[in-house]
Amino acid sequence: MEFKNNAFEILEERGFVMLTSHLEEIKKLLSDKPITFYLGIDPTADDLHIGHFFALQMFKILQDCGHKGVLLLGGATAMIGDPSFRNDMRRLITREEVDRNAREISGILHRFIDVDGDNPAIVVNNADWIRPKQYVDFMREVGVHFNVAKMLAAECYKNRLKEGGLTFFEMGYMLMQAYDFVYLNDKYDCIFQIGGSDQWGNILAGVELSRKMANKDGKERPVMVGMSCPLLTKMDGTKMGKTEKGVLWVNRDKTSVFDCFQYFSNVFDEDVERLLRFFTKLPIIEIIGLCKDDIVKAKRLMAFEVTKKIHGEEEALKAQETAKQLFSGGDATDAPTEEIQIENGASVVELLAKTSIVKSKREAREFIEAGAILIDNKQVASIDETLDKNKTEFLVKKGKKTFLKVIIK
RNA sequence: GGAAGGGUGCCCGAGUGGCUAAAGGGGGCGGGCUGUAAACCCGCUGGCUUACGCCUACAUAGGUUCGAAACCUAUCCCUUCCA
Repeated sequence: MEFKNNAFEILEERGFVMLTSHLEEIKKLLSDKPITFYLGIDPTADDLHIGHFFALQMFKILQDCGHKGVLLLGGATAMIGDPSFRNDMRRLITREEVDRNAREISGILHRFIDVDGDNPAIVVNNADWIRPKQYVDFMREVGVHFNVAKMLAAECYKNRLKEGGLTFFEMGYMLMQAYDFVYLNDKYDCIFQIGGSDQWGNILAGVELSRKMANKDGKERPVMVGMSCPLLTKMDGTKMGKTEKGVLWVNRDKTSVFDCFQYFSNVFDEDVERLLRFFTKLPIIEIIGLCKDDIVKAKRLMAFEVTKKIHGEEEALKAQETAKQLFSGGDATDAPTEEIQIENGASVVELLAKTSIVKSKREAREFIEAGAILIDNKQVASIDETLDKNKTEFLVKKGKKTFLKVIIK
């Protein structure tokens, strides 16, 4: 792969650079020659959410410039759970769960970063080197370099300290992540760590640890550096990626392509420009122009491009077409569909209750009374209304944005 | 280890024997206006039920009482002060 020396400029103009441990050093390292960098993801779930996807963009940009990427799955760290910026302790997950999650995640990584080809990412799991570590050895080697007073002063633990304290167990998290960086340096000559801004404390801990721990041959370590990207937030400051159904996942069986497309079609106007910067390769000037000229069009383009990046072009096109048809009052072959069994000529309430868009008959009535239910584009006027006996397929609309094609078996 | 205060619904927070499925706010959902956006206005917001109603819920477990989120006892957790 051809080396490109402008990785830092790209990251900067696309808005990925938030904090750096050594700004000048990083610029120099990234423009001199290919280096090895790493990004860590804790397998706390069997899927990636949009925040991971965002961090992986950064990974891909570096990779495309010819730098060598190490993707670390935190099979050890996930067993503790990062306490950074949390109010409470994370629910503990079992070793089996963590291992299964790690397998699932490594199976979908290829959609976002290169894992084959001429500059493939190295996928590693810190369970391999941290789980076998002996406690006393670890404390002597790594723990000795950590100052508790300094750790407690860190912004990322403030919530925990305010809300009732931090367990010793969780404080071990930072030691482990810091050690990962040093370990990856010994093994792969990794000298650059990237991550979300919530990871900044842990990234810095690794940078500092690298200065304190001699390398495996007793030689001095090269300068190791870190950088964080902003968190993917909306203009009101809240995190992006929460949908009506829960977290916005990247896997289509957890969050459908249509829902993904819809999510991005409905973001605030103010967020469109940033999202275009993050997730497309369009020149910045063009992006700014687009948003200024026609924000609605820019938003549509962005929703399509992001969906394409997550699910591929074919699926994104389908979702786009489906949305277009549904919102213009038509039917759509690819609309979200559910098959149910119901008596001929049953009431609308019964039909709704059998689908996933309402939870119970009571709720179905509530929606009908609020005028929120349309069947085949006709508003359901009363809770006593029954279905057309001659049809086996209905297009149900709940509210302005929820569509469901119901087929009666 | 001691003392005082506290734990209420998704979140914040009022409530100190019946009028409490629990004020008020936030969030969420639905309606109107728009552009499938925001802002704004209106409605809904523990679950099930056509309905009468039933079930579950004010940290946990017991108790007092016709009746408890509220009173008592024990347990757990948190906050502040002292050690």
